[in-house]
Amino acid sequence: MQISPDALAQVADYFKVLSEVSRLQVLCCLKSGSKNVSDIMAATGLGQANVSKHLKILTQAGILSRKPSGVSVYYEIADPMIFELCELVCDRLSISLEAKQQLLNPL
Amino acid sequence: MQISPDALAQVADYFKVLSEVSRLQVLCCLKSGSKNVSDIMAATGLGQANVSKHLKILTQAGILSRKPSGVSVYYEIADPMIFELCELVCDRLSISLEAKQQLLNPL
DNA sequence: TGACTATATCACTATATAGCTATATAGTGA
DNA sequence: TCACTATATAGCTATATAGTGATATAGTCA
Repeated sequence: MQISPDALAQVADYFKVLSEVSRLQVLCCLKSGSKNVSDIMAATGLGQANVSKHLKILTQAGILSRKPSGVSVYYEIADPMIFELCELVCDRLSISLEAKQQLLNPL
Repeated sequence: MQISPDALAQVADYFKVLSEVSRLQVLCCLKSGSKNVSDIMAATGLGQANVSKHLKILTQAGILSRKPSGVSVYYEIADPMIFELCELVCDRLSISLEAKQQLLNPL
């Protein structure tokens, strides 16, 4: 093993942050720009406590930044690299989907 | 929401496959080439049943390919794109680590 | 065929966490 | 100060899954 399990654990933790639908929903709705918690709740349909928890996780991972403004708190994408990650995965998923369709076509 | 939760679920599932240290260990030890299950067990230190389960998950995700050969089964990376993903994450992690060190330095 | 080895699967336990409700905290205006 | 709203946190339940030991399956050679 050339790479230590500790280093891999950090990578795994990062992927884990991105492995929940609710958090991807939050990221998608922030792609167009900064929003406060209420906006995010409305856009995603998630409960308030739940959104707050996910925002904390995303912020601690360095993916979002947190900007209190008066009584509300605005969140925005701090690391647009995540969209590169998502696009790579999306491309791969659509390619494998096409391959499956190719297999089904002759039937 | 422009992107359906179903589509996001597929992306989330893909990231989930990559969010476990044991599976990343398997991928790392296959980076240098095809190996059978026993080799992978030896390289990672994981138990046989556990390795087998992880190999199944990685194969079903389209990340590994499975090639039986006699009494043993060889697995290899089917989708090198995953290493691009890992490198993007690693770069980001090392950047944020440097930032933390910058904060600690003055103290 | 039977003995042996390699891999896969089953059944189980322990752990992690998403989502919920209730509560706490913080900012704003009367 | 108090009342009100926005956000965060605590405590809980239900679910998912990593890891393990036992067992099943499959290939090989005597």
